[in-house]
Amino acid sequence: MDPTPKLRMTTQRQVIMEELRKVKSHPTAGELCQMVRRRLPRISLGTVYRNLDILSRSGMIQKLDVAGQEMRFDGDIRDHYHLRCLECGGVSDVDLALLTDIDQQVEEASGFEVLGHRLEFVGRCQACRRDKKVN
Amino acid sequence: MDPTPKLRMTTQRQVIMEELRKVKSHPTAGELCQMVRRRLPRISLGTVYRNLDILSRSGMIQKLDVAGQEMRFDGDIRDHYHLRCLECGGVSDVDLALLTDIDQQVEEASGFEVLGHRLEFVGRCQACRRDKKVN
DNA sequence: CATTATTTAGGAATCATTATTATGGGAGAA
DNA sequence: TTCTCCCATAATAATGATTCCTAAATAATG
Repeated sequence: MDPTPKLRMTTQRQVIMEELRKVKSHPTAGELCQMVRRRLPRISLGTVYRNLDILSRSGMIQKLDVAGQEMRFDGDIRDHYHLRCLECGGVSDVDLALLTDIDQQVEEASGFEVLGHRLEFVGRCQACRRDKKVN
Repeated sequence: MDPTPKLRMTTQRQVIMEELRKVKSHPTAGELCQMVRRRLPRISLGTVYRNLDILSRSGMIQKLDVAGQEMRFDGDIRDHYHLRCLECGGVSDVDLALLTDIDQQVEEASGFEVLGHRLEFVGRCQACRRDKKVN
């Protein structure tokens, strides 16, 4: 019932959130752990995982279940789409208006109760296009 | 260069493809292994994984990198979208026309070279809606 | 058939993630 | 302040999906 029952703001939790919000990349738990360790050298990877989970559950950050094998995290909680570069593996934001009517459309066509959708693009980022080799 | 350089068709490979094409579900490697074992009881899970990879690379089946922790496979190689039921975890096909212009749209807006997109819906399937409890 | 390269079964290894457990620190009561 | 109590942490073990490894089996080819 209580939206934020007991969210003790520990140093670790604070720093994790700060570091995540600093960057526009969408780091994995491991990457973020490295970033946080510059300020808290003794932090455990398990602590990072647990706090990322808590923070995303409470709506303060976003957990991105993008394609690939590793979960990624986003300090920007606004709903938006992403683009993955196949070459460098990076994940960037896409400035595209949200598709608002397809959920309704699919719901009517399929008989499913559609709660949302996930759209992501794959391609090559500008940096990787620049140093294009013959491959 | 050669589109199908040397694709030896072994019994295992044949059966894996047949069993996958039989079903409309989108089984995981483990599930498919169980199915295949009804005909080839001694098949190894590693063999299933390797052949699913080979078959998808050669374009004979589709590897679905849908959200969640397990890879899923589709015998239908036509490009189409999917819907995941949050309750039972099943993955179904969605009968929705492909979004053809957004790739171009995103490419122009972002400067990325957009090669494609992945769209999937989340919701509750008809079966799970039927036995709706108060939860 | 005999040769040769590929494939298989089985198990070990890997990688991301989650669970476990003993320890430590903070908030509130006495 | 000092004592509890509870939650958080660090470190590590455990899990689960996937990949890798190796000797033995098997398909293609002549």
